[in-house]
Amino acid sequence: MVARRATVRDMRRSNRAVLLSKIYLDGPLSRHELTQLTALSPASVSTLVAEFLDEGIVEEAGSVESDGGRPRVLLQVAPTFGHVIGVDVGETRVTVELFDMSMAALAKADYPIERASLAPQTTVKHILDGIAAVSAQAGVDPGDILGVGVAVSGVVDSGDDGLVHAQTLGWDGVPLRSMLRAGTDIPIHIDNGAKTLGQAEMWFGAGRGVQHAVIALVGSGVGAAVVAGGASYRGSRSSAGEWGHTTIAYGGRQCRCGAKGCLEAYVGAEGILDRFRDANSGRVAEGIDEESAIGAIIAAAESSRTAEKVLTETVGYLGAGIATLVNLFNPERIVLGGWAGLALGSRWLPEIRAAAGEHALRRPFSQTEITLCQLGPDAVALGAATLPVAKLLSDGGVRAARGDLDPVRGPRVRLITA
Amino acid sequence: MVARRATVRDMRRSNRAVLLSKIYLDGPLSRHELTQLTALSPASVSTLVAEFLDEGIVEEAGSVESDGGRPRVLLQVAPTFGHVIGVDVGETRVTVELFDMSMAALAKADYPIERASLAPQTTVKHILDGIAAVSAQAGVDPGDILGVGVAVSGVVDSGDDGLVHAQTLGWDGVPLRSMLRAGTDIPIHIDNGAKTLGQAEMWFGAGRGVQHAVIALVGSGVGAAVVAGGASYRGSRSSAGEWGHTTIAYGGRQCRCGAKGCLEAYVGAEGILDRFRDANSGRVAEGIDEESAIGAIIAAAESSRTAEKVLTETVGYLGAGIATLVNLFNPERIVLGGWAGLALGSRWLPEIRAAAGEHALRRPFSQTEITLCQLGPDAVALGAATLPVAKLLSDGGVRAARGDLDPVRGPRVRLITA
DNA sequence: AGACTTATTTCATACCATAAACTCGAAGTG
DNA sequence: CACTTCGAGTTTATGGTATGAAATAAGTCT
Repeated sequence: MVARRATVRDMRRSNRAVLLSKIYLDGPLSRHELTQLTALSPASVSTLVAEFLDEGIVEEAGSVESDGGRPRVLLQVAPTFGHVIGVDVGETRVTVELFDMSMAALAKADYPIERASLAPQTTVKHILDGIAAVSAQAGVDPGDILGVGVAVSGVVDSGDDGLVHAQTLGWDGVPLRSMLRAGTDIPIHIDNGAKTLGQAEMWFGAGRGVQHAVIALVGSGVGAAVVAGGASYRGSRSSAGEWGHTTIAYGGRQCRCGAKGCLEAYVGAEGILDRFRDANSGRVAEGIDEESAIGAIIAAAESSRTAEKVLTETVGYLGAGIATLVNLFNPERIVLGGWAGLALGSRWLPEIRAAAGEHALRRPFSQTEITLCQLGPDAVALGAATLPVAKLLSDGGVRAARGDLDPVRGPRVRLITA
Repeated sequence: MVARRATVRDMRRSNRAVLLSKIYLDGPLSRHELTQLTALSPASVSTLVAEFLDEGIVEEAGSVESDGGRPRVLLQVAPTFGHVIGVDVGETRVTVELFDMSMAALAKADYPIERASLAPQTTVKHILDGIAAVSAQAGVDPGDILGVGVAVSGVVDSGDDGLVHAQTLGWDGVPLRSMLRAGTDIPIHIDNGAKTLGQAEMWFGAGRGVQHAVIALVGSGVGAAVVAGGASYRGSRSSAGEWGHTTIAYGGRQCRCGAKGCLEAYVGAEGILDRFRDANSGRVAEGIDEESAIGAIIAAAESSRTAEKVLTETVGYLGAGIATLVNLFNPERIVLGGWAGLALGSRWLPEIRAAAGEHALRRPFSQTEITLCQLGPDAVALGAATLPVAKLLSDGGVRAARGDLDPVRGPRVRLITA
């Protein structure tokens, strides 16, 4: 319904993209298997693979013995075809990490940040320094870097400036992409941290093999990455999936967003601590960070009735929140993550499932698995690094142009040589 | 990422679909305008339009005077190219309606139904009788009917049998499509009634011109039709958009679905009446249907503090429910409908907007319009009738084969003649 | 009547996926 | 060891496709 017009070149790019994605995500595969998986003819697979080999993006990876026929030659995306960088702009640090095409981490740089001094300029400097540092550290020519993916904890407009709106950082409309472009000509991709983590789980973690999933993240904040039909669901302005501020208890606890009764006010770390404080006559472990405090409450669940009660309630609220996702998005799988989500989930997953089942409609609930994230919170940078890879795959393996803005629209200018 | 392989024929079909959809949805348009709107070259537009004219699916519709050049010839989809039938299987009646391609209603048949006797067989008989009746009534050759769209109030599996699961009808896995196919060879399309109503609003009502929208329906039940990127969002098993049973008040009122605190238990017609009963010491108008009862409460809002209080609360809950849609789906527009939704909305839309604003995140809320449905509840059959039209458009104007199952997969068999 | 303007069509061209025929590399077979 | 069989991959001829450039159509304006 929204399909764009297609030219004969689009067809080529599209088929290259299909083929390359299969090789990357499900490889190593033989040409023969590829014909079956992509529905392309053997002739086309042969031609396209020959192009890929020629360009160096795909390489042979051994072969499979046959029982009486020519052996199959396996193909994979060449890990050394290029490198990508993933950046995680967190609230306490900027992490920059360099990967090869197989997403093996080759170098890492960390820039701790003074709370409340996360000026955009400082962040940009850290990112640019980090790019230089990890490139040097791994001995990679910057010209060999396909792209940089940046994950921020806020909403990222899809426009050209890469406008970032991040309440927790105090950013409102920071043109992060433009700012970075002034310091490097490597293509920049920016996205929300929850979405990049979701992307990482989809490719390499608990989301593998599924087309519709919601990665539900519970930490200090509460958010979700929605994947529909294999692609990130962004809504009209890329802010879809703001799960934490759905109303779960009308007229209930005050949330930091200003509203009352948000899910985050109940199952976010602060919400849990607040409720524990309320239930425990104001007494709560002081002087330690949120993560340790939550850990302490969880540890106390065996012995303390108060802790147990608060966490049981938390499980209930979380289940109801998950039920909302099930009812509205009808995913095949819900992947629970975030540090608090994992802490709760690794101990009470069956109870969370049961609570979700009580609040969700039977049919969609029975069609939804609920599992835990597999990659841990460091995967934000990994997920960010998948952004340039995803771009490369969807472009059919054609490197993005350097320095420039997005590719020229309209007819391509043809150079006339002699 | 999920793109299928493409052949040159796919390209043709895709471009035909793009062009035909534009002509249908935004026509009449000239060839020249079409080249700009579709990004196709003038040459291609010319060729494809010539094909359409030849096939009779598109016709000329006058021309536009020029100020000094050749006048543009306007094109539109020929209203008489074919006919479509829309069926609304409601809880009290089966409505069958016949339209031409311009969605002008040409004939209608109604089959009232005894409550609680909605056996699938009876329904099928009503539908088949209705098809015959409206065809005869309008003097349309059944062979000239492109397809029948059927709207049911339940979940419809996307599989080949058209399995319908409708709790309110007591249907669990009724193979409606297979059953209908035994009685007619006209292609059958089945979908959920909320989704067909949403489709009607998107094409002809309050959803025009928007790519991301949620049509929020409040009646006896509460549901939503989600449109993302111009297409219906279905989730993995077509049950996405079950808005009515999202938890809005944890631990709150008992809902007929079995859970507690569902939105439907507060803003659904029954929920409103129950809450009014509770607030009014058990007194409520008896012996009249739900719709009149709600109307009576709304009428009493001016004079009765109880009615006013209940409805103000309703507006609050509804706003919170809408906020959940805004936060999770980030649509451009929310269209409020359903008989109760319209009754509330036509009187308290500003208050509903305000309540939604209190519960939604500022940014996505500011990017979302909230409006009312324009078509009324009869549009369910109209929306159902758009299903075969949508199929025709996405196939680029190639009629679906009669009688058979879905088109053969794999290589087409070629007949060898002489 | 001629100049000009804008819409549409025609035609030569480049590009594409594909079927069918063919080659390649191994295991079996007498 | 020749020869067959089998399955994987490649080459080639072909028909289908959109497109740019040039031509044509159909008006207005002076």
